Amino acid sequence: MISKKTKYGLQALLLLSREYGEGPLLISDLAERERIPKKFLEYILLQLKNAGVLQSRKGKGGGYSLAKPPAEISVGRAIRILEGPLAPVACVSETAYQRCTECHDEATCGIRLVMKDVRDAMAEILDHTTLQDMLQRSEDEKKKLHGVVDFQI
Amino acid sequence: MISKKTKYGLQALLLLSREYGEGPLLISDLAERERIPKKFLEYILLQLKNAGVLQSRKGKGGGYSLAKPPAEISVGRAIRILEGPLAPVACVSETAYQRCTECHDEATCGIRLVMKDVRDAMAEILDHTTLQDMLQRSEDEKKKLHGVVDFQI
DNA sequence: GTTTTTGTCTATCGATTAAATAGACTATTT
DNA sequence: AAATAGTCTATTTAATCGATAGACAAAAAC
Repeated sequence: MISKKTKYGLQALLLLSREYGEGPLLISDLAERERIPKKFLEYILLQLKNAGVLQSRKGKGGGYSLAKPPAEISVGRAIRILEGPLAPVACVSETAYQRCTECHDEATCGIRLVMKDVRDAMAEILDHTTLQDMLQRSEDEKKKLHGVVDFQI
Repeated sequence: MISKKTKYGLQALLLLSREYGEGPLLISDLAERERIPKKFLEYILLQLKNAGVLQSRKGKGGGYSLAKPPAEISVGRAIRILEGPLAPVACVSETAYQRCTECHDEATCGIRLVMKDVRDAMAEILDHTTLQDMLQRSEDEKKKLHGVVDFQI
């Protein structure tokens, strides 16, 4: 289960993607529109900025915006920043590997071999899905669900 | 990341699978062989028993054993008992669904659509991998790594 | 039928993390 | 200078994780 922090972060990124190119958004606007505690969101956006995913400007007309187009930011990237490694166990993480202290022989540990498959399956999806893809899927679903309307005269 | 509890539980299940059919194992033996704090392991095994995965006998000659053959217990089952739902967000869980309180429209939420794919990919692996499979993969890997030895005269 | 063995149950503890909040500070614009 | 808006540090509260203690219950052995 991902934390609220990560979920809030993804919600904010999605909104910033939707309005990409239309100038920065205020933290307070983002907080209100996504119903996220403002102070908590500040802290989340700051992390994303320090990781290079967002950029900010102070003063009037300031706020946050994506540092790169939505098609160039993967969901996996955002999750790793906010939540940590994707891997279910540290000994199969590509980005935060740590030797296993519990098992007898890491190379032949059955748990590790299965968890490696799980990690790879997750990474395959999350590293190849961008913010734009996620937005697109949402739009496609909206069309599909309310599609009937489009065919009415 | 899975908790130590889940990892300990899987280690214990793997050992019980390896010795399936040879009578029950003592908690204290399991704890010592897998280097797990005994009291913590008691609590883990009890949960697995209450969920029907393990069976136990008290008194001399007692201990824990699998309630079913290792080929009939999936890794996903064990993880759900010890760790909770596989799904990254509750609104895509098959076994512990909860309506999303944060997003505006669950049906078209982009985060949810992507996380559903992740959940399905994880479940595909974990629900189709049994304790026996996990054991087998470990054995195969041992043979592969130390295989050279087998070909020596 | 008492003793020994071994699992069961309840409670608790300390440490860490999650979620949220407060307030002073700094940069930018007007 | 004043207003705006992000930045940084600290703190709080509650929940969860990992682990431990001890009384209790059932089964077997003597």
